[in-house]
Amino acid sequence: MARPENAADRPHDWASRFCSHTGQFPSSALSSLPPGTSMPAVPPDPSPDNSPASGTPMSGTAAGLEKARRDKLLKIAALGIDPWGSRFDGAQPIADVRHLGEPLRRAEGEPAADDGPTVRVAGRIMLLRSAGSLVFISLADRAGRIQIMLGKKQVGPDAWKLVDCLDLGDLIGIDGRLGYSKTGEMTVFATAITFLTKSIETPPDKFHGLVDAELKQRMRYVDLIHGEGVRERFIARSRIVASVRQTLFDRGYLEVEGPTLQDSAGGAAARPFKTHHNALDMPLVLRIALELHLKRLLVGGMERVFELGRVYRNEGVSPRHNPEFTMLEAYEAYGDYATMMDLTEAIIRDAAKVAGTPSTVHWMGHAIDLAKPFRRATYDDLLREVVGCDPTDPASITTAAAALGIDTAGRHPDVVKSDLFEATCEGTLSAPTFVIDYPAAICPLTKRKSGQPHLAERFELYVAGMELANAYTELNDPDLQEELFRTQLAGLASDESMARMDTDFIRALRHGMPPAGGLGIGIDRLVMLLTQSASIRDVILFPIHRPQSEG
RNA sequence: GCCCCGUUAGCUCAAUUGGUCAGAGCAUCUGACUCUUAAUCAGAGGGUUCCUGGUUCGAGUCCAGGACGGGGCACCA
Repeated sequence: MARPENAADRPHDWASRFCSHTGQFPSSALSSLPPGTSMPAVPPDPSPDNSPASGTPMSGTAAGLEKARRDKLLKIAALGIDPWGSRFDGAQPIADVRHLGEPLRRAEGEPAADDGPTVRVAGRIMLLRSAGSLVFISLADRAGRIQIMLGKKQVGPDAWKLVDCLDLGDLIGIDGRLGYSKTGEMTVFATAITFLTKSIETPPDKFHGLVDAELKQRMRYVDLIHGEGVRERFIARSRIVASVRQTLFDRGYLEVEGPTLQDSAGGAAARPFKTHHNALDMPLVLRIALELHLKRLLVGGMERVFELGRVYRNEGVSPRHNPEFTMLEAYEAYGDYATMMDLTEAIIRDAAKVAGTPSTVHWMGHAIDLAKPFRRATYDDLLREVVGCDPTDPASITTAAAALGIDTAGRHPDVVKSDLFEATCEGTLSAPTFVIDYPAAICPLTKRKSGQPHLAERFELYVAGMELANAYTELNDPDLQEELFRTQLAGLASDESMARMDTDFIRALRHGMPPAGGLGIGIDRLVMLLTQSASIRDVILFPIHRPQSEG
């Protein structure tokens, strides 16, 4: 959609009401914008409601802060400039401009140099220092910051009226010569300024930014502007997600999208969110896992598929849990869980590279070496090592569990064993560790180990005591799968079990699902690790919150 | 759902045992300044101390209930 060439095409906007096409002073030779119509020789008196005198009783209140900015907005409009700006072509990324300026570097004490190449930049005013008829601005765009110098003589009296109306947080475009100030700071010496958008809200403390975790999350837009490393963290997240996709594409995987609205939430043990479809008048639940539909696609001949998307679990929030989170699941025909261990390591290593993660990550009090091959240890070996019990003897497990106050009465021995493992072993798994060969009874979707039907070919990857990935050799025997769906484990409530009958899934298996490895990775937790973030809410742009109370 | 902790100006933070304690910096406004760097200097204004009650001569401070957040537990293979 092209920008309107004539202000008359935009009868309702600010510029058309003030007889100018652009907000730029002066009409720079560099400008890619059409030349403006004649500017009023003397702009109308720029103060509809003249600036308050010293001591006006609201100059520091929230309303007073806003009024000061709105007064400047009206002054800008009175200058014939649209305070909400318009298309601005040809701005160079500030990071590129800085690169351009490096060879011109001058030491502090040398005379200022303002004769470098001509550049055009656009961004937000982060700092603004006025020294009378000279203003220094720190301008930030998506990937960098650079100092701008605006001089009254250099830009001319008309543009200077606009400079008087600038506030922290405003968006402007600058044309100028690249050079260095007297103190050796790389600087764009402005020859023209284009006003792009007024900011009506007061920015946070310019040194500390937002500190309050609640404000940072509710007003992420402010946190992204002012928070130290915040934008970089979410850029890293974007790159990690792209890298995960690329690693899978490189191995011949197809990305697919399964249904998020389902009539039964399968594939994991979690309570779903419930909703309702009006036209069909049917209850629906939001998905809690991607698994069962991706396996249907294995049956359909999509031999390597993955989905990277949101799942929803109606459970508590914690520094490691958000009710909606991003999950990767990948399935590879003719592979098994060992195949998926190799894939998991590749995904994490590739992602660490693009995220700029150091090879040794210091996170949550652990020093984690991501470069060396991840340890592989069996579930039973870890129990023997950490607890000192005999994992093959139910009596020994029960005794050890009871000693820790774990409820054992009437519960399946494998469920007790699972509780014991969580209570004792998980926290010890600091270095990346594939825990392999789980008790079969707690793995209703997993193939049993050949000749050892009490063990399931499953692994979970733990890093810093936190579960990061979960994978199995997929169960493809439809009769056994149906039986496991029917079996309710003793001691588990129905909504705590993942054994939920799905007859269509059984029918799919009856058509023949290839032997396969399947993998799930919690993307948010992976981003936490790779960006060394302590809370999942630091890597989710808009984590869940209760509504903000009124007044 | 349970336990502990927190909430003071737009933002970041002070305020002794309940007693001139409503304070600072940034931001805002006025003035000075053509090389500043969280600019500086001079001046001014800005408060429902989260809310509702209670105790007290007196509450930001103590008590009860509520709201929101942080941490832990439960939940979550």
